[in-house]
Amino acid sequence: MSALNDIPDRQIARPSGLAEEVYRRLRADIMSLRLPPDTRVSVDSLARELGVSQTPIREALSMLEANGLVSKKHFAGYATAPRMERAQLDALFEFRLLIEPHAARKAAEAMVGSDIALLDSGAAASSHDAFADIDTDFHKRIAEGAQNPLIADSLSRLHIHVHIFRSCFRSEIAAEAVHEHGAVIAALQARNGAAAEKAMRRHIERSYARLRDFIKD
Amino acid sequence: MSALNDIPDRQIARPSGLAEEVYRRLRADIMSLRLPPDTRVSVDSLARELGVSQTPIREALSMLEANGLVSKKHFAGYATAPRMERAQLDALFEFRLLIEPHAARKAAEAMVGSDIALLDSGAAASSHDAFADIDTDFHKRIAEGAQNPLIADSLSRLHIHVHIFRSCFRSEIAAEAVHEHGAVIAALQARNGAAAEKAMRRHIERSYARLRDFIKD
DNA sequence: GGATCAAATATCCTATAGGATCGCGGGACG
DNA sequence: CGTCCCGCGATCCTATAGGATATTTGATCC
Repeated sequence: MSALNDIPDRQIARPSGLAEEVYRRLRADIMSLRLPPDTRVSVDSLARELGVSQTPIREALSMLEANGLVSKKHFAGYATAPRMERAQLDALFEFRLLIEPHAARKAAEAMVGSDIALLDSGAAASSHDAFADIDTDFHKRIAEGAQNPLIADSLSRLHIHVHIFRSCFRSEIAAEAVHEHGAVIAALQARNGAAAEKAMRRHIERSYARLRDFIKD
Repeated sequence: MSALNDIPDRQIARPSGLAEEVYRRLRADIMSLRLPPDTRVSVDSLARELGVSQTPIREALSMLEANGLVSKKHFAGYATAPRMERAQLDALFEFRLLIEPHAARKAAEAMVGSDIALLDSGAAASSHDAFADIDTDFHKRIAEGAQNPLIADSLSRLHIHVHIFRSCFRSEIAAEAVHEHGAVIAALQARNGAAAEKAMRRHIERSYARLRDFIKD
């Protein structure tokens, strides 16, 4: 563990700097489409709007850039990443299919019962937005349940793009997705790794097919 | 395609800003161990050393932080990430084994012959450092040959950690690794996806075993 | 020699300012 | 009417400065 990042149990957690708060704000705005895809992001406007200087804005945007959520062009400034097109959607789901079924298998073996109990299939979601947030949480928890930070991190990075893509289309809650989530949860509860992997693969494949329909080639 | 990032054939590429140049410098220093793992990185010292103001330093460090190469603690500043320990090495190779064999299979189907011809097994490397650079290039090219930017990007992110880890130990050139690279290349040349996947899996597993020996539990 | 404390120094973080660049609108010209 | 040019305002990018915080150093005491 790095000497800079240790927060053992009894130490007092440090407050965040402004840059980190700006990062969180912008990330949330991107996810919720308050900052839509392919939109100019002005450093000066943001500084005025958030009531801070340009410095933390630029730092936050630098981090968002490294995460692929915004892009930067020298002397022209920043813009949010555009909505995924077909090739990117294909690439993303290829990637998910490599990782998430494996993560579900690992989670079936490693997750503690209290964490499994926190999984929510989204059955009680009252709106598309609520379902999208539950879906994000569902996949995040299982990725974390795989006990591999790289898996959790890489899925987190890409899931935000799924979230944004889906939000652009304001689809109805996918009753199928709720059903598929349920199958994954049942396999996890049964500690059946093979079944969890299979259920997650099926869910990802079906999710891919549903999202693909939004893009007309 | 985002309006900000288009560089169609006849447009003039933009120069980089200072922040990007600082990012490249620091990244190279981290990779070469000129900036060792778990080392404080002072914004003011760097600004003096590189002859620029603090602003591009902070922006570059923000990007490096988002990439996991440095960490930041509020009011205490930045430090390079520590050398991987056993759990992180395990996580990293689990991840590689999910991705790289698949990438090799894809590359066997998709890579053009001229790119395959550029693959270098490292047989002619004259030193450990030269071999490490060739190894990085080898894996990078195959990941790119898989034609999925997410795969290429995620492997690029993690490979730098392998590179740093290996550099810490200054091991001899692994003649075995050269041989394994050769098997991967042969399968790619033969356009045999299954063989490429198998050869890459074998290489990653053996590489893992070799690196694991450096960490005494 | 080790522990403690206070002062000095270095560094972190952010705000502000200024020069460079870009984009837009209006006017001139053919 | 369409095109070109120029000026102006907005924005980008970086340097600088100053207050806040952390680290180091030196003195004192046991």
